[in-house]
Amino acid sequence: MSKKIVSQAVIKRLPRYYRHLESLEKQGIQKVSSGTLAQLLDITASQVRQDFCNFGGFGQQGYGYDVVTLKEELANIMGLNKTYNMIIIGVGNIGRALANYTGFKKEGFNINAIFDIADINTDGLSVNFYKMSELQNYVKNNAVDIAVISTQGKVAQDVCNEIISYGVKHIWNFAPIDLSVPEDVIIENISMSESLYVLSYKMTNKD
Amino acid sequence: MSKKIVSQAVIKRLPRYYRHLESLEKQGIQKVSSGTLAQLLDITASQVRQDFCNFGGFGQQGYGYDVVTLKEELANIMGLNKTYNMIIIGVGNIGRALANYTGFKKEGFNINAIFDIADINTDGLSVNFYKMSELQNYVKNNAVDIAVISTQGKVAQDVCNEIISYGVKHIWNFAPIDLSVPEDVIIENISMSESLYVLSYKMTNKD
DNA sequence: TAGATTGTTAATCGATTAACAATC
DNA sequence: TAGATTGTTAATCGATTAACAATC
Repeated sequence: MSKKIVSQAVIKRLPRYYRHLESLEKQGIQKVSSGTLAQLLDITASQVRQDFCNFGGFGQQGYGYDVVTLKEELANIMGLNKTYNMIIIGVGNIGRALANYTGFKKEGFNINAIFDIADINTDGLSVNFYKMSELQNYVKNNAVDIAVISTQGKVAQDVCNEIISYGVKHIWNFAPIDLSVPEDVIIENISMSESLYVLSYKMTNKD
Repeated sequence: MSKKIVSQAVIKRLPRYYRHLESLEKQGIQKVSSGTLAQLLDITASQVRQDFCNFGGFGQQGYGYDVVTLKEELANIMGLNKTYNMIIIGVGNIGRALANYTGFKKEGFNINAIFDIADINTDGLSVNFYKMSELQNYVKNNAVDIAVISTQGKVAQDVCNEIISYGVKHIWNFAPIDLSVPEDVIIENISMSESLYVLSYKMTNKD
C-alpha cells in the first residue's frame, strides 16, 4: 500500500513537535490542543491539525491530543524507536564534536567508529579510531546504517563514492558541498556555513 | 525605499549558488547560464532566473551570467563583504568545534571569545575563554555583532535573555529549543538533532 | 447537555514552472 | 545575421489558512 506523500515542509516540523512534546511530558502535562502546540511552534492551529492528518490523526474531538501517545506516534513515524549504527568519516572539528556528543545515543543513534586519512590525535576521542584504509574491511564486518561525512569539501565526493561502493545507503553530510548519489541512497545535508550566511543575509536585509 | 520581500526559500538557496560560483571561479570558468546553475543545484533554470530577478537580475541575454560578478553580487546581498564580531556561549562539543574552526574567518566572521558557566579545560582551545560572570563587562567593552548559543537546551533561553539584555541583537542558535526573542532580535537556528531525525524519517519512510 | 476541539473540505495564498518577447 | 539566453508575465502547482460538521 503506497502512503500519501508527505511534504518536506511537514517532515521538517516533526522533530520540532517531538521536542515540544518531550518538554510537555517532562512538565507532567497530559493533554495538549492543536492551539497550544501551534503557539509553541509559532504556526497556526490549522497547520498542526493538517500535519497530523497526514498520518491519520491522533487526537480526540473535544479533548485534544494525549501528549505521551502523540509523542510515541511521532517517534514511530520518524523511526526513533529503532537503533542505528553509525560511523563518522573525517576527524575535523565537527567530526570530533559528533564523536564525543553522547546525546544521540538515547534516541538509538550509536556512533561506533571514526575514520580519517591521516593518523590523528586521538586524545579525548571517545570513539574507536581507524585509518581510512581500514574502512572497507570495517564495513564488511560491521553493520553501518548511517555514514556521517565530516571531511573537507574537496574530498567529500570521493569519500561518498567510496562508502557507497561498500554498500552504505544512508549519509548524513556535514561537508559544504552538494553530493551526487545514486537514486537508492538517502542523503541529508546540514550546513553550518549556509545557516550562518542566512543569518548574515537577515542582518543585512532587515526590512 | 522598501525592498521587495524575498521568500525564505530563495534566501536558503543563495548560499548554495554562492558555493557553486566559488567552485566555478576556482575552475577558471568565466560565464555560466541559468541552465548550468540549475543542474548544479538540482533545480530548474526558470527558478534560477526567478531567484536572481528578485534582486534585479545580473545576467546578459544571449550570454548568461559572469561568474565573478554574480558571485560578488550574491556576497553583497548576503552581507559577506562585511566583518562580524562573534562570541560563543557554551563550551560543549559544538562550542569547542566552532571556536577552533577557522573557515568562517575568510568570509569576515571572527570568533573573538568563548564563555561558559564553569571553569573548563581550555587545552587546545584557540579562542580566549571567559567565565559567564565576565560576559556583561565583555559586551560593554567589545563589539558583539553575533552571539552563538551552544549551551544545553535547558539554559539556552536564560542565556539568550541575558545577552539580549546586554544589547546583542543577532543570535546563531545551536541549542535544541525554539527561543523566544523580541521583535528586533534576529535569530537563526541550526539543529543537528532535527537534521538527524529528518534523515531517520527518510530512512523509515522510503516509499 | 453545552463547550471544546478535532478531522477534513474548500478557499486562499505563495512558490515553482512554463512560455516567450527582448536582446546580446 | 542566427543562436543563445535572459528577464518577466502568465499558468500551474502545492502549501497554508479558514471554516465547519462531527463528536467527545
